[in-house]
Formats: sequence, C-alpha cells, structure tokens
Amino acid sequence: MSVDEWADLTPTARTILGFVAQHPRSGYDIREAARRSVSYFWGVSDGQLYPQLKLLAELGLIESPQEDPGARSKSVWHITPAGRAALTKWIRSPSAPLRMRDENLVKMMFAAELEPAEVLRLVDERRKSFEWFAKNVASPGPAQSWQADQKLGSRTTSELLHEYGKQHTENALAWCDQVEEALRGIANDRA
Amino acid sequence: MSVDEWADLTPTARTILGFVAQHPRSGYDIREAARRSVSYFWGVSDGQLYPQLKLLAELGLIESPQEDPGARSKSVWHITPAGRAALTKWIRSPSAPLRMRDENLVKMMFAAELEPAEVLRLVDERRKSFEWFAKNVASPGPAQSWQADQKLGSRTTSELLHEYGKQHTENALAWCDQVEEALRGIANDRA
DNA sequence: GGTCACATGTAATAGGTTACATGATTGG
DNA sequence: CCAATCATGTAACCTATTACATGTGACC
Repeated sequence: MSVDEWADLTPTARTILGFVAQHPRSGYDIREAARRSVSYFWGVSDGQLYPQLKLLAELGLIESPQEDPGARSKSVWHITPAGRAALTKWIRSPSAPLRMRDENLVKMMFAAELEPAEVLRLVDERRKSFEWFAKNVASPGPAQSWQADQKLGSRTTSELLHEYGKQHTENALAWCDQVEEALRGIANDRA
Repeated sequence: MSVDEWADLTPTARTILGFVAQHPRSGYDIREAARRSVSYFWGVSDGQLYPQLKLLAELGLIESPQEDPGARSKSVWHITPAGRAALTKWIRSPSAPLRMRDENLVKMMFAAELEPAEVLRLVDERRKSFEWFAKNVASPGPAQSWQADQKLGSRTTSELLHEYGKQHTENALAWCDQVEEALRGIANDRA
C-alpha cells in the first residue's frame, strides 16, 4: 500500500478516519459523534459512512479486532500506525476552500422584488433554523471522557469549536434583527 | 408545461433563474455576478451554468431574443411570465437546510493531538482564507444601476447581504485570535 | 497577426443523498 | 413476544466539479 493510495481519499473518508483516531469507535458511534459536533461544518451521510469505513479498512488505515466473516454485529474500529500517518499528512496538506449552500440567503437576494411580507417570512424561516441549531448543535453538551486530553492550552478543542458555532449562530440571529429593522423602516414610512 | 416540471429544478437552476429575473443577462454575466455576490453562500460552477440555462429555456422559464441556430455569440436571456411565477413559488417554499463544507475546521478538530505548531498552521491558513475573502468578496464594490430598485427599506438587499458576509468574516477572524490566545496559554505555561 | 479577455459548451467523473433493506439487542 | 433502538449495509439517483474544447471580438 503506497502513499499514493491515501492521496485520493475523499475529505469525508478522512473525517471518518479522524474520528477513529480520537478513540476506537463503531460506525454508529461515528454517526452520532458527527451529528453532535461537526454536523454544521461537515455533514456525513449514512450512505457514505459504511462504505468509506470498509475502504479505510481495505487500505489498512483502520482495523477491527474480530474479523469473523459471519458476524454482523457491532464492529469497533481502531486506527493503525499507517492510518495515523495518513491523518497527519492530511492535516498538514492545504485545505479545500470553504463551501456553503444556504438556500435561504439566496432566496433573500431575489425576494426584494416581492412584497416585504415575503422577505419577512424568509427572515423568520432563517431565525427559526438558527434557533433550532443553537439548541441542538451549538450547545456544548456533556463532556466526554475521551475529550479530556484534547487540550489546546486552557481550553479543549471541542469547546473552541462549539464557541465558533455559537458565535456564528449569534451573528446570524443578529443579522435577522437587522433585516427586520430595515423592513420596519418601510412600515414607518407608510404610517 | 406543467407546474410539476418546475418542481424538480435544482436549487442551482433556481438561483440562475433568480439572476435572470433581476435583469436580462448572458451566461457569462451570471457567472461574474455569482462570483461577486453569492459565491460564498452559493457557488455556481461553469459546468452547471450553461446546461441549466438551456434547461430553463426548454421549460419556457427564460428566453433569448434572437434564436438564430447558427449564432454562437453572446446570447442575453430574460425571464418569462412563467419563469417569474416559478421563481415566486420557489421563494415561498421551504428552504433546504444550510450545508457547509469547511475542511479547515474539521482538521482543527483532529489536530489537537498533534503539536501546537500544527494547530497554529491551521489557524494561519484559516485567517489567510478569510482575509482573502474579506478583500475579494465581502466588500461591497461599485453599485450597479439595476441594484437601485432592490430596496429593503433604507438599505439595498446587496448591502444587507454584504453586511452578513462581513460579519461572518469578522467573526471567523476573531475566532482565530481566540484560538491563538489559547495556544499562547501553552507557551506561557512552559516559559 | 497575435494574444487576451469574452463567451459558450461538453464529457468524464467524483461525490453525496435518499430510500430502502435487514438483522441484533434490550427492556417492558 | 413486541416495540424501539442499535447497527450495518446497498442500490439508485442526482448533483456538482474538473478539465477540456472551441469560437469570437477587440486591441495593440
């Protein structure tokens, strides 16, 4: 297995590799962990997860202890030395540019030609989605045992990451207020 | 052509439709406009643009004046009544959830196990990408004639959108500072 | 006449999502 | 033993990206 073979792993495969690197996990564990932490800056869909795990195993980057061919129950993966090397190499290579898909914002861009009420609806939709997000994803949640060693100075990585999500969310909500204020400007003009 | 046929347009096709709705444009114009304005919350790639324009034309949502089959030069598209109806309908329907792909952040999540210098490199990469972004995308640029009527109360839509991008960028840069501060905490401990 | 920006297009492929299918385990 | 959750997998489909191919008009 050459270095070249690591090279064409997808970013999603590498993300999965990262999760296994933190501590041994099953596919299901990874799914749950991804939902809680990375979901807003990197979604991992079911259809990708298991095939990618298989691929990583084939490349010898992760392993599962019991290789019983018949067993279909939970298999816990752990990272191999080769896997750790590949992970490190990935982290050191240049990252793909940020990519976003925010349909609500796109609509906002074109909604100005419609009635103000329409824009208001969009702002409302946006606020709701970010409020949901604040509750379900951007909140720290209970600390995990394996997080203890992930210190970055005084704070853990997951703390900092959640902080980022929280700030982003607050920023988005504040912007909703701004737009509504601008719209209220119209209402006042007519009053 | 039934309403059902509009239904399975991709969000990208609808975005393109939105651009044509603002004022008549060529494919090239749309590409440029998309680069300037929506690029950070909705990328439109070349390979999508022209086929989607063709599709929109086939559905009768946009039209190009001269239909000369031989002509290969610039063709300017404008929206049809059906197109405007489809656009309005789209704007009123629920939006797809926000989706992001931020490889740099993902790496950050797993980099804590490596040396602090590695995290520093990632923060640096992040800062650079957002600084680039602040200069090239999030800045308002010269006002366009067609923007004049896109008022949302006292402010134009594009002003508000740029404001959002600017705030997001500033937030991201501030977060970089926070991470570096946390890292400096380590350095101080060792001093 | 050359070269650069304008302008349009296509083919190959990678990549991701949805929906479906199935089995194992645990608690009531 | 039934339901719910845990757990894994796959096939079909859709979308987007990359790289390439081609032509045009303008300016020097």
